[in-house]
Parts: sequence; C-alpha cells; structure tokens
Amino acid sequence: MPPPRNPRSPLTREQVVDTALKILARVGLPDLTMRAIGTDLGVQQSALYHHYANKQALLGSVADEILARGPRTPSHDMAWQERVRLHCEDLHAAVTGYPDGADLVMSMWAFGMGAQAPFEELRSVLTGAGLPEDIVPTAARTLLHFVYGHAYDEQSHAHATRSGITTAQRTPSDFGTGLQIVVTGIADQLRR
Amino acid sequence: MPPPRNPRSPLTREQVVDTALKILARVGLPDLTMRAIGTDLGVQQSALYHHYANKQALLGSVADEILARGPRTPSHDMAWQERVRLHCEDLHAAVTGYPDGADLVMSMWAFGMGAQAPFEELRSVLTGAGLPEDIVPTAARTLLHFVYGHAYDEQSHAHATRSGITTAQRTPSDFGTGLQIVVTGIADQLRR
DNA sequence: TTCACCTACTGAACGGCGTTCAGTAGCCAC
DNA sequence: GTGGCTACTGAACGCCGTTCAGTAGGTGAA
Repeated sequence: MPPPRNPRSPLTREQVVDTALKILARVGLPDLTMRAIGTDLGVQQSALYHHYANKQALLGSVADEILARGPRTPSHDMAWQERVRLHCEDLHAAVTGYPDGADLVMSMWAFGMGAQAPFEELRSVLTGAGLPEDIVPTAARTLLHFVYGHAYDEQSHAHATRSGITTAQRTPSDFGTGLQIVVTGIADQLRR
Repeated sequence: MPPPRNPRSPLTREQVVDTALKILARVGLPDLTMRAIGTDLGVQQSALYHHYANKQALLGSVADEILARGPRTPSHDMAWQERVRLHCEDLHAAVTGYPDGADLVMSMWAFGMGAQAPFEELRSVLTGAGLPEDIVPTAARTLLHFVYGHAYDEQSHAHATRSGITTAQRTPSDFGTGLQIVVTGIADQLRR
C-alpha cells in the first residue's frame, strides 16, 4: 500500500531511516530490502540511491538511529562500575529492541560505518575511572564484544527456534552475570 | 578450470568442505558461492544439494572444519586459568586463519548449526576448575563472545582498510589484555 | 517570456545469488 | 534383461543490490 506521501516535498534521510526501522521491526534484517523500503515510501527503489551511496551506508544510519532511540539512563554521582553497568544495560536494551538489531549494530560498528557512540561513551567512563590509558580502549571493546555477542546470541536463538532448530535453553538473567564478570575483570586491572 | 575430478567415484562431503575452505581462503566469505564451489569441483551447483540441504548446512560443516584444523595445544598439568587462555588463543588462531572465519564460526555457533566444540571444551575446563555449575555456561559464553568479537573486529577492520575506509588504529597485542580481563573476572566468581 | 539548468525521481534493465526440479546416465540386484 | 536407486545435469525461478538514460518540475538569469 503506497502511503500518503506528498510528492511536492522531496524525500529526506530521516524518512528513509524511519521507514527502514519500521520494516526492520516488522520483518527482520533479511527482508529489509531496498525494494521494501522504496515500496513503503511510495517510491522506486532506485530513488534511495539519491540519498545514500549504497545499502550499507543506509544501514549505518539505521544502526545509529537504533542506538539514539535507546534508553539513556542518567548516571551522575555513581561509582564507575555502576555507570558502566547502566550503559551496557541500555545498549543491550537498545539492540535487542529490534529484530537482528545486535547483528546490524555490531557489523556496522566493526566496519566503521556507524554505531561509534557506545564505544566513545564507555571510553569516557573508563578514563574517568582512572583506568590506565593504554588499556581503556581494550576494556571498552571487551565490554562491547560481550554486550553485542550476548544480544546476537539471544536473537539468533530466537531465529533458530522460530525455524524449528532446537538449541540449549538459556537462563533468563544470564546477561547480568556475564556483565559482572567483565566489569570485575576491568576493576582488577585498576588495582595493579 | 574444471580440475581432474574422477567421475567414477561420487562426490563426498569431505571433498565439498575441502573445496569450500580453499575458496574461502582465496576470496573470502561473500564470494564463497554455491556456483564457485561447484565449478571448482567440476560439478553443477545443483549437485551440492544432494549432499547438503542448503548453503547454511554446508557452511556449518566448513565452520567445524576450521575449528578442527586449528592448533590444539595440550593443556595437562596446568592451572585452569592457563588452560582457558590456551584454549582461547588456539580458537582465536583458528578463526583468524581464514578470511571472515570469525564471522562464519560465530554465526554458525549462534544459530546452532555447528561450531559447538569450543563451548563444550571451555565448559569442561571451567567445571573442572570448580566454578559453580549455574555460572559455568555463562562464563564459557562470555569467553567465546570475547574471542569471536575480537577476531570479527580484526577481520572487519582488515576489510575496511582494504576498501579505503579509515578506522582507528589497533594495538597489536590487544587480544591478550582483553582475555586477561575476562579470565580475571571469572576467577573472581570462584572466590565468592 | 524564454530558456538553460539542477534536483529528485522513474522505469527498465543487468548480473549474480540460493534454490528447485524434471530428466538421465550408470550401476547393482534380481 | 529389467527395474530401481543414486548421483548428477541443465535449465529455469524469483529475488537481490545496483546502474543509468530519460523526464517532470521548479528556479533564476536573459
């Protein structure tokens, strides 16, 4: 159904990203195609290439938007461990809020096409905690690998059960325990 | 170039996986297509579907083979921390030994279509270390998320620089530091 | 008023992908 | 011999991201 798009005003990047997010929420990443986005916007797929160089660039913006819409718990006046934990929980909530969100955000971050914000924030918190500068980036990345890996696992598991593949059961509050392990490991680096 | 395949003896799964690994090493995951595998074997692509239900199942076997061919350092008579470290270093070496190896192995593991061995091994080591049973799977997964995430990052970074995208520089021995963080965090769980 | 120009978009194609399927060649058991 | 099974062929199907010549509509200078 081509929606009531006003042809007098041109398409914007915001509209494209908005629509892409809606489709992602509805059908998941494999079916988030350029044709689907175009159709939903009442536009030819080729029109999208006037706003984005390619699909990867578009997905980079989508990843950024997923992160921007995530919850942002204020974390002033807290121990750094608590601030890190809150950041990671927010991030986890943000990427699991959309189907295949972890896959999308992780790959865009790794490829350097967006989703840089969580890394910068964690870096800042860890630096403020007094962690030696040479291991701050490593610690931040380790946290992100855990958060993304865990979320990716969860969402793949959901996919797999949906398509009939049975895998091991997961304990529900697994995330907090794993996060605790990584945070403790970082704290130990602080004590030497 | 259709190679000297003997048509008198039928294709085996081993030959298919072998060829897939060779192609993966040469051109990477995006160009590891069913057509490429068939051509390299001197066979139609459709013939592969007599040995594997679909591409995903084939890639599951490829992931298993990548892990099986990885180095297997013996780890008797060692502290559990050292055994874990060795296991993770071997795993890291195995998946970074092929282009996009981390991507492939991680997704096959998450989807439950192969690559289960490293999890089982880590689970066994951690159980032997006396870690409470209810956090053993979580700890093992956290280790794997770190190893795969780190390797995936490295390899994506290689891709990105190859295609002209500039991202931040990485310190070389980053892996050991991150691994130390996670292992320390697990050790702390043991002390409570 | 005319006309050139630019932006945003159309519509059709291109090559490549995973997958399916009817047909067939070779072999083995009876 | 002949029926049936296994392994494979060859051709298609539908879908994907991407490209590109063409065009409608607005704007600004002459």
